[in-house]
Amino acid sequence: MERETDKRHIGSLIRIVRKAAGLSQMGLAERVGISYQQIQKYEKGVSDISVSRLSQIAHALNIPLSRFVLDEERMMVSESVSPYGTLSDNEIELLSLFRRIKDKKLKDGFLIAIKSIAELSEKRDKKRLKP
Amino acid sequence: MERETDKRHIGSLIRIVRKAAGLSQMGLAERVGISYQQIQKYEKGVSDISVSRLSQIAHALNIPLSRFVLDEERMMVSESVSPYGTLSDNEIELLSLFRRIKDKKLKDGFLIAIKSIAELSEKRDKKRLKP
DNA sequence: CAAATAATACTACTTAAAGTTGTGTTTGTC
DNA sequence: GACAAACACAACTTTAAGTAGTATTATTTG
Repeated sequence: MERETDKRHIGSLIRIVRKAAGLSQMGLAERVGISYQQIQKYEKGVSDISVSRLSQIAHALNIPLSRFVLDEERMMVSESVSPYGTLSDNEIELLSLFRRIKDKKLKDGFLIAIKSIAELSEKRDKKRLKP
Repeated sequence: MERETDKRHIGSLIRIVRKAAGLSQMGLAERVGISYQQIQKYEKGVSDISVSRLSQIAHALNIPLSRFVLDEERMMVSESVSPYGTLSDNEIELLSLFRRIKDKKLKDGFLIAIKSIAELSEKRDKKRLKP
């Protein structure tokens, strides 16, 4: 049974969540209180992660510790439990960029803008279908 | 915040489950492949436990790894399990709008746009801090 | 109920790996 | 093309995981 918990999987999870939070390795490292090189080792799967450390990381990323473990356990089995399903690279980037904007008004304005664009592009798609 | 994941809690949990399984420290140690003194340290909360080790122990005790962690953070039900943290209303809307755009080029262009905006707004935030 | 033995506890030591520091590479901005 | 930020990789240092050895506390059982 080669199975056992794979550190590389947890590592890549850390990376994804970190990026989604719009944080650099250094940013996360600061919050946790260790060197960013160590974060790197976690993400690459070089270093083993202790539960307490993982807890600190989860804390710094504002997610429950169980997310790492649960995801680890089901490993591909029941995919996408959330209403949003799995996020693509595009969407992850979108989200992380959106989160970097601190100004509330700017955020709202942005939503209005994308709404218009979405509607417009939909209208165009329809036209193309039946001329 | 003195909180963080307490190793002593996980430790006592290990002990409870072990006893429930009718195993001695030595018995468990054998299954895991380490000395029983080390199991002792885990149970007493002396040593930190790595995620992979905890996974091995859970395996040896025939219980899911999540049992330790979930009990640890016993709180709200783990709703919305995606590796991206909890999404706010704003972000959900953003995502659903983004997904309505089918044109690949339009999507990419949009990302570029929001990137500029994010960077710009960050720069502005910095200026405001130290004029 | 003492002697044998299993099970757990505590201490001191060794060693593996967590964690750091330093430097190189890539990427993006002015 | 200079500059800075974010990341990658190596070599070195230090912490604590893991071991071994001994003492103490339950359980048997003859």
